[in-house]
Amino acid sequence: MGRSPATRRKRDAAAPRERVLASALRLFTRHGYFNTSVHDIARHAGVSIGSIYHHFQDKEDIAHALYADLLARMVGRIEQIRAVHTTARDRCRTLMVQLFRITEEQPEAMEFMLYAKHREFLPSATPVCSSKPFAMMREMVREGMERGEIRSMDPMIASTCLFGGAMRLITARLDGVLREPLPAQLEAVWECSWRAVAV
Amino acid sequence: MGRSPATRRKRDAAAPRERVLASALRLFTRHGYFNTSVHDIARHAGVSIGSIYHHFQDKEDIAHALYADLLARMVGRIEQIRAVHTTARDRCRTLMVQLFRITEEQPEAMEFMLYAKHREFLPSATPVCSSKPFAMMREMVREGMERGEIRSMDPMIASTCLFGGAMRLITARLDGVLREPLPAQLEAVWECSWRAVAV
DNA sequence: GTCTATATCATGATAGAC
DNA sequence: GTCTATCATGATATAGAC
Repeated sequence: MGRSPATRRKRDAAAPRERVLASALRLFTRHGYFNTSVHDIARHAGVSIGSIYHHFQDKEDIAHALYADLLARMVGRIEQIRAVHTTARDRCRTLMVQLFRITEEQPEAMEFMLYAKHREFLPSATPVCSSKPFAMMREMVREGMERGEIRSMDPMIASTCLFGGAMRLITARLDGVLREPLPAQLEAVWECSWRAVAV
Repeated sequence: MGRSPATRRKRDAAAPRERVLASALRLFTRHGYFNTSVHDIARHAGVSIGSIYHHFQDKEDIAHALYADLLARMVGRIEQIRAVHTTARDRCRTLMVQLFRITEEQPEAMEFMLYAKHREFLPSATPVCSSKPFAMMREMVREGMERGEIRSMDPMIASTCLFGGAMRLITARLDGVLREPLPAQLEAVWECSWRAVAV
């Protein structure tokens, strides 16, 4: 019986595809997409150029797969939050908590999702702001208006104002401008954010 | 008597240096820094490669000069606002008005200043968030706290929350996600933003 | 499926005439 | 100061053995 992917993963730490994506995430965020060559990725991942081009169509395809993976994981998290919490306040606050935590624990993932100029190297990609996670955030806010928790206004404006402060703080943290970890700032930020849109 | 720069500017529309910077701004924001070659800039500006390398040290130097010019112009605007208005509320509101207007009238300038990943091609550049304009915004907010207009908290948090919504909306507009011009949204955004931090 | 070796091409930057 | 012509480098992507 041949080695299944699962068996292989146990032996070699990870399948080539995953190793490549992990290396790409690190190198793209550290040095930028255009400052990272496919050779760099191959070396860092410990695989050959040939293997990379067997698993991926081209360099752009690596970035695309990475982006899709990260967004899908984010969508899963938001669905989870929707399932557990019922009020818009609880949902949005929990999301902010998680965004802050992810920024601390997986800054590279956050940076690539949020802060990369995808249009420069992913012509096909939708801008982040109109991606699914952001659409789900807007939907949460819209429901909050129907429930009477949030003032009535354009949901786009409301969700931007509700999460804008947190988002800018996340980019500041990723830029190294903020020294303290984000979770320590949560109460202050949430207080401001909720005041902005609450009835 | 030889042609002075001023005379020349009148004849040829603009000096080579300015033509290059204008072309670079357009091409960098349209296609990205790394998707724009020096040849592209030369062609677009109607000057030769040799001329570009006479006026600028290298490609990075073009981006650097552009960035410095735009930031300096922005600093001038903020100083002007500080001179004309006295309360934090008036100052911040006027700044938001201007940010929205600049986004509509000079979207490329706004995009390059705010939304470009400068660290990818300007290793020496400070992150935008810690650049002078942002520092001046924080200072405005801090003074607002002393005057009792703004709740007492970390000025970094306050200014991020106050301008975060507007900033995110600007990036959404630059991404083409927002169809309506920003000034039409001003009242709604300002209402949210000021509530976030006001006493 | 993985590897090495290589083809092809575009780019940043320079040389040197005018 | 401006130009044309050219160099040198390093990138993406492919070919083909194993």
